[in-house]
Amino acid sequence: MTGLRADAVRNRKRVLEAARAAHAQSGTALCMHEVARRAGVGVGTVYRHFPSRQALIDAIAHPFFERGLALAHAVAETEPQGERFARFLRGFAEALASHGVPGHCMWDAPAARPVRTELRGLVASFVDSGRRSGTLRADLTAEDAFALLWTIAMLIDASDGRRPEIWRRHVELALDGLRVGAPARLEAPPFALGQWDGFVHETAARAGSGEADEL
Amino acid sequence: MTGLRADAVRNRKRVLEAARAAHAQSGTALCMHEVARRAGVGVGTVYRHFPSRQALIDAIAHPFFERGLALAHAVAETEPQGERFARFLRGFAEALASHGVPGHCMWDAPAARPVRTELRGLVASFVDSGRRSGTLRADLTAEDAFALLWTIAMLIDASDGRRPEIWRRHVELALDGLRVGAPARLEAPPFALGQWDGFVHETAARAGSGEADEL
DNA sequence: ACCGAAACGGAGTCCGGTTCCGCTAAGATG
DNA sequence: CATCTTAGCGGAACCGGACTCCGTTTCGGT
Repeated sequence: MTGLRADAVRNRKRVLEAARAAHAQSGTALCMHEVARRAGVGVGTVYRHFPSRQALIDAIAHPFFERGLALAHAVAETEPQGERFARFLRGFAEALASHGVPGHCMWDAPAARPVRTELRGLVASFVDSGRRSGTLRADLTAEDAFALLWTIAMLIDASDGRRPEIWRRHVELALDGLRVGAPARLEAPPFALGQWDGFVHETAARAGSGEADEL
Repeated sequence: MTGLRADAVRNRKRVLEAARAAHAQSGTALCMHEVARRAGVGVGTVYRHFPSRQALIDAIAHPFFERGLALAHAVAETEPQGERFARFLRGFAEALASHGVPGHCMWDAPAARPVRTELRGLVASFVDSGRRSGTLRADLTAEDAFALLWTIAMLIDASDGRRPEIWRRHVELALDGLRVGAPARLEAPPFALGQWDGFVHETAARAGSGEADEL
């Protein structure tokens, strides 16, 4: 008894499916009319189920939130205390990269707030475990860890599938830096300087003539 | 001899001024009609001087790029080899935070490419100096450093003026982690857990923010 | 079969970026 | 100063996309 009529349920599913497809193509720039067309419904229907574009995107991102939480719980239950934060961070990064959800949804969306809250609690516990077991530096806070999580999500977003070495190295470097004692040596980087351009995608936006005026 | 007519010069300045004001209020969401109105000119005039919204934003951000470069050069000339990267990173972060430019302009804008290139060269030299003088870990690459610069810019953007402690700690933590040997102890954090929500601003309901990320 | 309510669809509104083109006036020339 | 050329101006118009409104359709209970 969802209270929804049969056709409503069907349409909702179709819309979500269409939205996922559109999202795969255009990312968060997906167009509502386009989604409606793909789903074979009117725009009005799309809006009845998802009151705004953002809500629709949130809905698409939702499975990823679930996955993140599941990961955190798994880590909390099975990983050794000292390694929890590291394992979680790596797993989260990989999940984010493979799921293709814009990580910023996770932080932007009001809808994701409960998830964030729960996640924060878990991350805090990881940090705590790590500190207590002496693997993480004693002055690390849950807030610091969360900020790191955020920046890494952004970096992965921006990389958009290209050159995962960059964010993987970033993750390892960061984890290493939070560890107590001498850092492990990372293997030699498999790329040379000068490849940054094009990593973070330019907004294209043609034009950009080298305007050079001041004040 | 700019080749520009006197009124054109005047209008260009007015537009830029209006754009700065608008930007201060609405950030990169500034509206072209609004800018034109404030400047007391027609939209057409705005577009003659800045062929697109992005170009206008680039123009606003330009002084910041200059500032970043100037900082980098100053650091390169006056700071001790081992401290260059750290000093630059801190200075850059503070400049970004105080200037109010969305840091992502720096990476998005095609117009900023020359700046990025030069900056990358300088950062590479800082990393190099640091490694050679034994303060930075030997396996750190310029690419890593640039990625860090990027993530910190994003973090500062997202903070939008609130709670600078968060990104300041992040900077110190990161720098500490890149250093050779045991990390220094950071002073106790001046805030408690649970303050993350609201730090990264939620995109709220608002609508077509038209972000540029994808899948 | 009938009816009320839930859903639907899509034309219409609003908004904001960008374009187009007829008009204005800067400034060069005589 | 009068005249002409044309850079530069203004803003109506266009366009695409989010979101709304409301008359119509369909579900599902009786």
